[in-house]
Amino acid sequence: MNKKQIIDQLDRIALYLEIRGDNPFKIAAYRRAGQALETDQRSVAGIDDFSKIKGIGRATADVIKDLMMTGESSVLRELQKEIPSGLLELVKIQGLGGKKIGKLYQALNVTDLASLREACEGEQVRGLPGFGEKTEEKLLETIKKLNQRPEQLPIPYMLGLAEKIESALQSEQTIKRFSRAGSLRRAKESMKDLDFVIETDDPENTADRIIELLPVSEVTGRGDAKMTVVLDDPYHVSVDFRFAAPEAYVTTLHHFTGSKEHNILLRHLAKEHGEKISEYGVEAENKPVRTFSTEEELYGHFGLSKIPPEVREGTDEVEKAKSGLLGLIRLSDIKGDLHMHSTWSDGSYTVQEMAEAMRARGYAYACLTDHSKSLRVASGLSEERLLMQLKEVARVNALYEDFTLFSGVEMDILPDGSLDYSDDILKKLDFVIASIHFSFSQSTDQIMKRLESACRNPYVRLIAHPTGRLLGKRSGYPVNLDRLIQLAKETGTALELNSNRNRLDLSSERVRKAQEAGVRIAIDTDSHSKKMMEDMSIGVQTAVRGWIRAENVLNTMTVEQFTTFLRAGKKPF
DNA sequence: GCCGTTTTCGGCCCGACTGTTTTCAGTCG
Repeated sequence: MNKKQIIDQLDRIALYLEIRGDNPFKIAAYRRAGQALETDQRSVAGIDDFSKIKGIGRATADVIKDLMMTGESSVLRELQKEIPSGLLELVKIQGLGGKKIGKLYQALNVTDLASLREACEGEQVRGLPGFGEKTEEKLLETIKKLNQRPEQLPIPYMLGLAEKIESALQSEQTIKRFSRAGSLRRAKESMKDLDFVIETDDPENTADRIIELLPVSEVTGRGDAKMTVVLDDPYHVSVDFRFAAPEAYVTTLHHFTGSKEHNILLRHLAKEHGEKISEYGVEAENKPVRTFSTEEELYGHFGLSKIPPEVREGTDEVEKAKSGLLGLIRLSDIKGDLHMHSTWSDGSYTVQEMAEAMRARGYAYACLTDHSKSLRVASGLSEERLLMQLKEVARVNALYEDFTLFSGVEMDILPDGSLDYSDDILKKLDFVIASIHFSFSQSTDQIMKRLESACRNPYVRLIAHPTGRLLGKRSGYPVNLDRLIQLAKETGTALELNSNRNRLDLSSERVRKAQEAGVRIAIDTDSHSKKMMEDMSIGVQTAVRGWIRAENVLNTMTVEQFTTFLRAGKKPF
């Protein structure tokens, strides 16, 4: 069994124990053991004594060993004998946890979704202690809605919704400031719902206004401090709004950003200081609550440098922040964008318009990289048109003293591994990107042959969107990532983190691997319009999630450094 | 079940909200 499977089984054990009504701390111990395993960077095969990991003791170490060796565990087997496995899926239902599921099983012999539905329809549930008529109705409704929407929605979809919500919140007078929180602020690839923290003196009124401003189909929760609504959209997305008084804004934002596991790490740390941390501030016995005006201050209070939201996953970020997190990339480190298209191929704006928009963003340089001839659907450039475009790039470049437009191309790697232009053409360009746009269904061997041929070409400086995935739509072509990273390092070819919200390719996990191997990264937007340039921020956020340092990113170079880098030609990193 | 620079026993992260209750358990994040 691999690590992920083992962690899943530990969670299963915890859930069984919860349904059985076991000691909550024992249940938490199994979950913690799973988290400890996840945090450990090693693969399970590389760990010889699991009980040496903090959070894993003798008992859970034995379970892990059994699972790893035999794929089974006596603990799990015993629980399975006792408790029907169909009960496990019931936790997906909002409002049902282990204890209530246990009651339903014991009192009504509910064993799965179907029998729960029957019990609700037969009005048997309402008679149970702790349950009532309303609960029964809600359960039935939720069961019917189940499977109508995926559990997790991809970030491109949720970003779009968030932007609409933000423009509504911006117009609202009673809101002083607000921020994304939760998974979106941490830039997770997919998420269950959206979270916002709002500063207001008048939560009651603000909540009313939000309901008016947004297409709300249902208010599913409302109190003094928070409100949960379901949006009238195809996936019935749920949005949490948390209201904060001015002084508690930062601690509330921190709390609501999570992750839950990160918050637990911080509470432990506070406890070590003899303090208590919550969304309202930091508190010591007999002392007034301490609040903060920035997250830097909040982390500083515990002797940590600010931990960016993107890495607050409850792994080892607090340990790392004790010695500082210097060098993690920030949006302001980006000096240029190396991947964009114009009307010469499938872009929406002229070369000059794109250059001006890049310059207006404060970049020192950008690189024009239209498509190559084989990509007919995108009006790829013939050799003649590519050479003509060089003149246009020179003309536009001459317009600015404080901005450089480099010439380039996004060249297709053809199915047989050959490249779309000859070296004679490529050597006339400043920056050559290679990428795969068709024949995705080839075998890994064939795909890798294509990528290898591109890496080994002396003019190809970057592999764009290395896996070809589209979030929530397609998984891309079959890449052997370890091999690609090795090739990139060997040949001095950079790998892209394509910032387009639909791609985010490489992913944070993969880009992290590339950095660890010593491969250079470029964070590009692949813009086909001015609007798309804004996705640089989500690209950088993804990089932060992958712990990428600015020094390893090509487009953090100054224009002088980048020019020198280009002139020096390819050499191994 | 796990853990210990006071501890091998007795703790274990914090608060909002809901629906059930007459003061709180369960769930959620």
